[in-house]
Amino acid sequence: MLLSRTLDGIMPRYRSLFQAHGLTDQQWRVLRALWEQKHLTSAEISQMTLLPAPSLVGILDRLEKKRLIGRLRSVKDRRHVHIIPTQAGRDLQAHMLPKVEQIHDSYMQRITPEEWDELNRILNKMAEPAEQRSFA
Amino acid sequence: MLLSRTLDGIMPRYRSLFQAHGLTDQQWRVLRALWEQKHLTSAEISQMTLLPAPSLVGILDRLEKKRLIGRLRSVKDRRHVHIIPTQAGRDLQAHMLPKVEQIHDSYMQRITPEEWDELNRILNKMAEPAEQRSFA
DNA sequence: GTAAAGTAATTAATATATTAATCATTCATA
DNA sequence: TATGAATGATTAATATATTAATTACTTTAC
Repeated sequence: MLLSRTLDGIMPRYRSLFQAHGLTDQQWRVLRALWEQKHLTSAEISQMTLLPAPSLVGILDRLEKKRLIGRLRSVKDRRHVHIIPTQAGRDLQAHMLPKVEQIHDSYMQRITPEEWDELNRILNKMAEPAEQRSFA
Repeated sequence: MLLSRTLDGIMPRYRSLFQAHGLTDQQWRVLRALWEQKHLTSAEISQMTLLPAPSLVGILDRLEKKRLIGRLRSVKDRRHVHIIPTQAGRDLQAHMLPKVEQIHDSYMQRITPEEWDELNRILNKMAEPAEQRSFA
């Protein structure tokens, strides 16, 4: 509940930026993942963005329809599909990235670096898979 | 991302319990909200559970179809709909609540009470609405 | 008392999440 | 090398989220 509430508090600011550019959160995450890489497979994007593969299909469909990415089936292994940003996609990335980071920074300024580390530590502690304990 | 990953790490254990009883996360949250109260309106449930009102309609539909809750339109103000757990709903609540709390406790044991307070403090600090700062 | 403004629940349209199943392709191995 | 196991992407079915619009009903202001 606490985590959901925090996300609900944080996301709207990002979302309004994304919407201003006709994107959803998830669509941006995909585009963002392609920032550093020239191309990625669906599975790689899924891992990087935490978006489930079946959801990704539709997300990529819509990005493709907006001419922001292209799909290219690999020749070496025809099961793979490479996702490649179009020029328009790259332009949008370049335009949005600083604004997204600006929002990110404004949130990071609310807490100290020590608090950030502490936050990471505690949350990882909670989420890490349960060790095989003796009573299990 | 950090928050999402934590949620992804934590939710599965709850979810498998809910699924074992034929419920979704959200459906349980509604049922859980009705634990302390005999009846609530849709709006009240929405506030307590953080479920958006339009989503709630379908969630309540499905809970009603499973005969776990009933809808009762208020006589005093016929815009309100009171949600009331059925006997089967109460039984399910009573059956599941201890199990849910058991999972909750197992997560709370991973961190100290101090860490929990710290977590609350930091997350609230991040999520709290931006104060009107001078440069705004 | 009536029209206008407000409120609670709902519907509609679109985008995702979740789980299981499918389809095509590749790999491993007898 | 044919065949069954594994893999990557996709489809299918159901449940939610999000935003805007609608409906029914109340309250307010005149």
